[in-house]
Amino acid sequence: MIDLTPVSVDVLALRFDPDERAVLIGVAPRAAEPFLGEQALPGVLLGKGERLRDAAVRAVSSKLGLPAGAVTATGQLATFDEPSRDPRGPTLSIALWATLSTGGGDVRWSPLASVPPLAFDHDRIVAACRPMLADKLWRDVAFSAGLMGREFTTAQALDVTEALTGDRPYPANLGRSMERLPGLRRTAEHAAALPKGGRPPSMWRWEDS
Amino acid sequence: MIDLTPVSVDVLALRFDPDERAVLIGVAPRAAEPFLGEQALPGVLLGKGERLRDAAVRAVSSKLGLPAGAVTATGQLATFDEPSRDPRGPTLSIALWATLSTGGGDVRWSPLASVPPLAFDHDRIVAACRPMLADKLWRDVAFSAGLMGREFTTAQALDVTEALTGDRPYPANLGRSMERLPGLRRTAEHAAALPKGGRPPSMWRWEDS
DNA sequence: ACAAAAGTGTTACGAATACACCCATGT
DNA sequence: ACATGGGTGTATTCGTAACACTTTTGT
Repeated sequence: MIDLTPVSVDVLALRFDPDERAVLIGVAPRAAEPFLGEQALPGVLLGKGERLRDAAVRAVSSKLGLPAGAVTATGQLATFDEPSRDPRGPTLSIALWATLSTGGGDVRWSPLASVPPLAFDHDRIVAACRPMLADKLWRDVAFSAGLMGREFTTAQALDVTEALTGDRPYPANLGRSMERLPGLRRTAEHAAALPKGGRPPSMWRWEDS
Repeated sequence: MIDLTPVSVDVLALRFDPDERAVLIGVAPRAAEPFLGEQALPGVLLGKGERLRDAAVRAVSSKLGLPAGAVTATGQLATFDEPSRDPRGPTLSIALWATLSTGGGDVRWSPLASVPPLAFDHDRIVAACRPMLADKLWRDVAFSAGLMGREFTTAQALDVTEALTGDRPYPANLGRSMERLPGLRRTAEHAAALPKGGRPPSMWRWEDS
């Protein structure tokens, strides 16, 4: 019988903050050795028979202190298998994304653009997964809907796109991209204008289904 | 201490057969219960500290009877976590692709278009991974080079594309696509014409680097 | 000569991008 | 009125697909 490799599920827990106009990733200081006190992605050991999504939710609630219901969607990113990534011994890390609806919790919410140094190989994981996340926006419906919430404005969509891809599209072009997304509809109402004035952006809503 | 989930690495072992003009996937009958005697993807339990690539090579050599050197490249596809996928109990399956240079072995080489019924949820794994493989062709250099070999003809590239994507591109257009691939060069020589006659196709070679 | 199959050049189409201009709001 | 910023319409660009025509082989 071969010794089994422990599997940890490490979560890129993402949230869009409309006030800060930024996409934030949730990290928390480690409560145990190794790397005690250092910031890390929320992660748990995968239990026997546990689904990856359930483990991701468990990581978010136990490590970030958020209710399970705050997780709006999850999905796979990649698996990291460097044997030396954990000083306690070889551990597989399966990286998932999770989108969250609420802030708060015992969490440091860090803008994606400026993630602090993290424990283990989590810096490397974030760096490797960033382009995958940018690729999912406005392509993976579950990810986009989970991140934006049920209803949002064009202005917010612009902010999120800029946060994930690095540059800000023309509002007109982004609107046309979103119109091609299945399940997303431009509503009749308009949002209130931004503090600085300007034309109020139109609103978008995911069809309930 | 939580019970650990065993991790198996299941391999989509691919080979291009220029004579059959088909992309073949290697499957072998299971040597033990459960599903004794039924065809299955080559897979092994991941050892402690073992890299995914090494486990994939081990699966190919132990289950398909091919030398380790026959594996030209490997890569990740996706992870399957249904707890009931193995009747012995919950097991995680990480699916990898591997490209092979040689045939033979104790293997049933099955055309990708007509894979026989497989043990476990391997049918589902193959179905889910097929589009990912098609997507990698002429985009993922390691995959394309591993599958085609160091040197190949336009005619073979057409055959492989048809096998993976389902339709045959115009030779001219495929040539232009390949010219855009980094590391791939059209050589001066020409191959011998095909049995039925016709203009001999030009040859392509990956730059050694 | 004819058939078969690859290659060349060109055209057509569509998605993504860019931008000039219009509209709605706050100050 | 003016500044701010989203929306509309349109032009441009680029990658892909399509196809007529040419080239090179076998029979």
